[in-house]
Amino acid sequence: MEYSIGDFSKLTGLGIHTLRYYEHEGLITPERNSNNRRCYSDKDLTWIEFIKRLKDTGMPIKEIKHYAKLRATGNPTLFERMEMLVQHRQALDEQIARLQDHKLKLNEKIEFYKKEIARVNTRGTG
Amino acid sequence: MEYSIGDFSKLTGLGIHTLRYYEHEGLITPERNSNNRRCYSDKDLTWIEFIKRLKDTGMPIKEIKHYAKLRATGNPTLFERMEMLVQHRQALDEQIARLQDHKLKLNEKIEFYKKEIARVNTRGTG
DNA sequence: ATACAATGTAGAGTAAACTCTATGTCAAGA
DNA sequence: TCTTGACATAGAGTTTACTCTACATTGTAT
Repeated sequence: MEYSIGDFSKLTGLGIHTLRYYEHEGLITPERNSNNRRCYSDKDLTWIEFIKRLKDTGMPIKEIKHYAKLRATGNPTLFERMEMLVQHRQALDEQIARLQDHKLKLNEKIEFYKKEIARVNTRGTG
Repeated sequence: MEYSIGDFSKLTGLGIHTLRYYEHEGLITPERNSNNRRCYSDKDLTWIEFIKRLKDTGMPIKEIKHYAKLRATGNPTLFERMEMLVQHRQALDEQIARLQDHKLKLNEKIEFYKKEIARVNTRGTG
């Protein structure tokens, strides 16, 4: 299937402006039809979904751009791309560990509030 | 203990400019000495460490500011503060779940690269 | 034929969270 | 006394990632 920028925007949940911005930044390079309109493919869809994951895991546009450039070069960059992803996985693991620690502390804090609220509600009322 | 802004900066890992910015935004309000210098306390330290957790879990400054305001009001806002944290815990749970899903996909991608690299290295060499 | 909606480009504007600069004060050491 | 270093304020500048505006072009329904 091929998609206009409007359709692709709905499909991906990214705004039309954002898609053009991503193209400007070299993250994605859709085909063009005879009228110079962008034609996004299913391959573009898979690719943009992956970009969304990278973004959501905290990879900055600059780095995604570098990855995209390697990707466009083809096979000779397979290893370097894998290395990037391995490094990113490491960062992701650390991020998850940090968040889980934050969650513990947040739970403690909430427990503290529960007790404190109970205490305050009791004091002076009995 | 009391700390100058310089010491507090080293203690927290936040830049001096950032500390002043946080104060300007109402996140923290250290005492002042006779010379108008900021005097951070251990309570400020505990508080800023919590702020750092909120930030690291994606809470925007605006929201932290709101929390700080409630905190400054004291007991009457205990419940509202707890509610905020409960909501934030929910968001955090979702964030962790998303990241874990991303991690799975990233692992698949890395596996794919491993195989692809092996394939490319084999082809034409034997 | 014409109006309208979607698309194109180029470039300006926005929001968040810092980060830095200019300028001034003040206590302490050489 | 002079200088140095840490601190003060006010406000400008930076970075990232969009998001929007202005204006031109084109395919389609009336």
